[in-house]
Amino acid sequence: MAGLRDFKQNQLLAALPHAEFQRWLPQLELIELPLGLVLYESSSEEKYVYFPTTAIVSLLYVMENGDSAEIAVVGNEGIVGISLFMGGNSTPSRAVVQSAGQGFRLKAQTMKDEFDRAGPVLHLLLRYTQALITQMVQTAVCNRHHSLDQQLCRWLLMSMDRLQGNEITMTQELIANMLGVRREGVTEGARKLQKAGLIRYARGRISVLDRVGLEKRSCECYAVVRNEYFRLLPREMAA
Amino acid sequence: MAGLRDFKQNQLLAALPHAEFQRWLPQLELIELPLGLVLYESSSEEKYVYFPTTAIVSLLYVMENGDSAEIAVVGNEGIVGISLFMGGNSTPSRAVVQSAGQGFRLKAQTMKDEFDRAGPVLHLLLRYTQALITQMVQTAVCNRHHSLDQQLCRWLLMSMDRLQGNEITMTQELIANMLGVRREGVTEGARKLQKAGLIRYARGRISVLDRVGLEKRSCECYAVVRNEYFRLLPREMAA
DNA sequence: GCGTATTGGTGCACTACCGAACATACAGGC
DNA sequence: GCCTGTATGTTCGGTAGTGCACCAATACGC
Repeated sequence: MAGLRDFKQNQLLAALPHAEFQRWLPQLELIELPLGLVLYESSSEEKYVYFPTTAIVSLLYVMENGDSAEIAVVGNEGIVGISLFMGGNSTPSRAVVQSAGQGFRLKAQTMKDEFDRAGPVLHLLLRYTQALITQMVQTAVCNRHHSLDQQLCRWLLMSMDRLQGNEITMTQELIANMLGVRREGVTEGARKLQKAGLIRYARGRISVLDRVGLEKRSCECYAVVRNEYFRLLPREMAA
Repeated sequence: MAGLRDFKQNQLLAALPHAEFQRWLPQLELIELPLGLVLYESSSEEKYVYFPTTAIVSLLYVMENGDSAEIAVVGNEGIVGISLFMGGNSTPSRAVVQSAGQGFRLKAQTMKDEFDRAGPVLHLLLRYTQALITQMVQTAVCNRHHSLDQQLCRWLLMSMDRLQGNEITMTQELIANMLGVRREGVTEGARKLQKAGLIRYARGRISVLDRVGLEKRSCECYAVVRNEYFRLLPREMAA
């Protein structure tokens, strides 16, 4: 059985007013989110919303030819499945667990009912959605203008923000899929970062040694997104 | 004085239930939207929301070094200023008139009050916002994976969907700014399209001769976005 | 402790796009 | 009809990233 501390690990759940939180509590199911689990598929109806606690979920668009691109990342600061309350019930993208962990889920209908009460929950969720939009926008900008090296730094930082500790379990191949680039490009970028003493990695395990150094090498996109999350959401992101 | 037909040119206004529409009517101001007018600036508070009728507005992100990238386009199918009801009151992007025309505006507070009634207007606006999100996501994907030529086709098609007639008044230089690429690249792409008989252009005036041909040369992004707008919004987009 | 699958490293030819410089051509004011 | 500014065309060297092929090193199952 999940304890109060577990729930509060997700910052949206933690920010719920007392009354709402009490009402949700019995409906929230703690679940395991193993690497690679697909929470929802492109254009198929979403049955649950998810509140990651220790897991990280990627929103990906998968093209007709199979190539993919990460659109945004959701960790313990957010919720997966905004289309349920936005009204579409689905999106043309896929949600995949990028870093294994846990989270809570809530039935779609329960979520909709809560949203339709039009209380503080509605405003909280919409402000989160605006932050998420900023992340998506910045992904677009970054894809247009910034180098693979810069994007790699941004990606590592965003993952770090959503994990405890300074270690990321992720192969270069998977990172390449997320960024929508060649694996060799990631290898090359990672090699440079290791040489510069910013990270250390081996066989799917990356340790960040110098966070500030990564921020310096990253493009402005990271900071822009981070600042918007701070501005729009009630608590700071776990850093 | 604006007549009923003018209001109904914007599809969100046209989709309002009778009661809402009557309430909004006296508050809606018809305004001219000349090319280049900045409706709101990055991170500054938005004072109005805008409902374009014949104008097209670009949402742009402008980088620290001055380079820019178009994030989305809003025409008579939509509304400019979603951050007002999403709760942030501003975004890190800029809204600029990309094609001159007219539109209506509504004071920020009026918009918020209407939204907070939590009636059908709220759901309409959120569904529109989800469609806009799809456009942003697809911009990110397109920036990552598709060629300049494909993006140019997509851009022309999206502009056409929001204009009456088959002529676009826009220099290659401006298109390049929107797409975040070099002017020469646009020249090259446009030359190919002209050679193929799909468009004709001269000094800031582009005529689309073969819409279907453009769709064939465009990437899947155009269709994905278009289908989502159809799915999520009450009326079809003016095509 | 051995073999096999996974992960990461490297080289190479190729392409799309960039940045800059410069050439042309048309439009509109006078 | 000339002049000037704006719009478009062309070239050239440079670079970042691709696709492919292959190798090297480590982890893990047996």
